[in-house]
Amino acid sequence: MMIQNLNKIERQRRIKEYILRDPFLSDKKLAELFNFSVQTIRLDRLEMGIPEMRKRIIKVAKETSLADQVKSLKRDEIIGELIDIELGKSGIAILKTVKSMTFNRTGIIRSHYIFSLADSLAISIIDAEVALTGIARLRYKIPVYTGQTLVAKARVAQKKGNKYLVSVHVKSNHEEVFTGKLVIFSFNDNVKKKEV
Amino acid sequence: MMIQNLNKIERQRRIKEYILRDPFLSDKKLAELFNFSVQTIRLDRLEMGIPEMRKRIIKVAKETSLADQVKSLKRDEIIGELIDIELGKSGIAILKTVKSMTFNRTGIIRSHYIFSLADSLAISIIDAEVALTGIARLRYKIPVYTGQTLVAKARVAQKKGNKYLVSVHVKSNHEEVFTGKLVIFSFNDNVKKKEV
DNA sequence: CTAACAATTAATAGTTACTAATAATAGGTA
DNA sequence: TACCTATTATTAGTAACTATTAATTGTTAG
Repeated sequence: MMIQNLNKIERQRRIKEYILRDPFLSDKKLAELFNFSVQTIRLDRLEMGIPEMRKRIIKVAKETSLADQVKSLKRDEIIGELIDIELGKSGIAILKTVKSMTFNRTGIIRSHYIFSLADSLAISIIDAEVALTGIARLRYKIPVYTGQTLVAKARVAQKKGNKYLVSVHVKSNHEEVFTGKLVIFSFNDNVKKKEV
Repeated sequence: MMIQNLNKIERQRRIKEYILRDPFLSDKKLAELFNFSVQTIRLDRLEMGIPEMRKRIIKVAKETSLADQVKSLKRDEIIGELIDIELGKSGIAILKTVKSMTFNRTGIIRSHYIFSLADSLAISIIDAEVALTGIARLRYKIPVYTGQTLVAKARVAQKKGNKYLVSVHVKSNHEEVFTGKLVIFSFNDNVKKKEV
């Protein structure tokens, strides 16, 4: 009896694991997998309080419908869209701001989204395998609200060896909302060798 | 017959719409909604090649299981996890870096993720309704690679009226990878009145 | 006017994946 | 031996279907 009990507990633990990994498993399939009768599987599910397959699927489906809205932006949506670029010289990128970029109540776009736009653009225009931001000076001039479209212009102001000074200006409706000066270092595929 | 045909086409169009908006609608519920028999709804579905409710739910569930992996980070993952905070004074946040935060080949974390961590933390510790970053000076000291866990510490270094100077230090394995000085302005719910 | 046709509804049998309840069986234990 | 646990089987009932055949209603063309 002790031995059987152990087997039972172990089986239930594994059933739970299996279902967690694949909620689409029916009792029949589980019964085949574990070589026990469907009834035993059902009893196990009941004892563990695991709902039937159809309800599990519905749960997954509903979660993801919701998650879709909550979950945040794709990379492109964070860093904006490159619309013009002259490697080593200048570039322009656009970012349409959306609600999920804001502070909850105010509707003001969080500063790091604007930085992401500026920084990504600055790095994009560097003509090298790898470009890393070293130093940055940022100035947020006026708040940006949801729905506003941001236009970022970046220009290489100076270059000394592998050190670039890039200035970025972000405007919304021809009004400057942000400026930044970034020092960016370029490398040609040697940095990545560093230990992880 | 022409009139019925129109009705039929129109009904099918609407059924399609309803199902698209809510894949959890059974034939029975649709029948009640449209005041037609279940059989009619079934015929409509067949003619339009729309699968039964259970299969639609499975499809949604599977899509989302996949999307879960592909779709990018939750907001929390971008800004890290707040683990300690003393309002108006200091705070600590942690960010586990993952592959999707890197430049494709190098495995180096993109700078704006580190800024996001620092900036969000700095704003979090300001004791006010609304806090906006005004000026920032950032220094990226050594590259961060996927998998490294970042610990950010922020401290209010100075306060003059609604103007805060916050310094943030980000470390990985006790090694400083980033420092930043942020000037943040606090407001008490008057900024949000600005026109959108 | 009626046969034909479309649209709709009804009826029937079968499927999957269950719930819920009861009963039967095997094996160990006190 | 009587009891208990674990397992399996059986039966009745459910939701949400598929697939098929048949009946009903209304219109319309010849």
